[in-house]
Amino acid sequence: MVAMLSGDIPPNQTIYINNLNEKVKKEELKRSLYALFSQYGRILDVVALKTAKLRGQAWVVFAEVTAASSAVRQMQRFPFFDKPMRIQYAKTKSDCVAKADGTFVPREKKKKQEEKAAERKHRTDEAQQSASAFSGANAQTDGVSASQASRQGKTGSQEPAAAPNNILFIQNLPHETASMMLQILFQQYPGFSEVRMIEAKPGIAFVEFADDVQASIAMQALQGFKITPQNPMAITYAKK
DNA sequence: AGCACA
Repeated sequence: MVAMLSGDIPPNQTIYINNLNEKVKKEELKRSLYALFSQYGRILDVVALKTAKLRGQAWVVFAEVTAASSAVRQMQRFPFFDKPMRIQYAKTKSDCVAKADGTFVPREKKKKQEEKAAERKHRTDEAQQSASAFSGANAQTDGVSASQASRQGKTGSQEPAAAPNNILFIQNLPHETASMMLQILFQQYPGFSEVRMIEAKPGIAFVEFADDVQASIAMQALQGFKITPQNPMAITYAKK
């Protein structure tokens, strides 16, 4: 009999992740999960709570089950904030999916302290609302990878392009971007060596690879990648 | 280890 590494949970468009680093703050955790997993398809929601029962765990809700399947397979044990992620399918349907389904029924857990204000007929695009509830939105069409997502990011520089080399220069980052988040994105590509950011210059970073070929592969993969909807990464080679 | 929707 073959051991089922990911348990016997049937495929679900939501993945359940544990063994997450509990020291990471909730908002950074959600943003990083969003950025990391949006390469597999459109994400409808990311849920993470820091209660005693739920810290170290998160749910990422994809628009498509196929995206969730790729994520379960390919990101298994991915080193995320220094800990290997454990990924399974979620056991139950996410609320944001049920809401889009029309099958959502509020749970009875909380007493009647709920105002009926929530009865308001929200527009049916709850998915979009939850996606923008946190500050990341690589609003890609399904099946389109991050690498193919909007390349229209302008560098705004009239400098001649630097010759290909092993150091990438990243511009147009949201000012709150943490270097660990960039490391998580770039370390997926072979030859990754380090991220450097300069306190006095928010919005830019340098990412070093072992050689220029490996740098160029990462550049092409992440060119235009949106950490937030307003921030498609503009990647060029660093001036040496 | 721990499967929620603050």
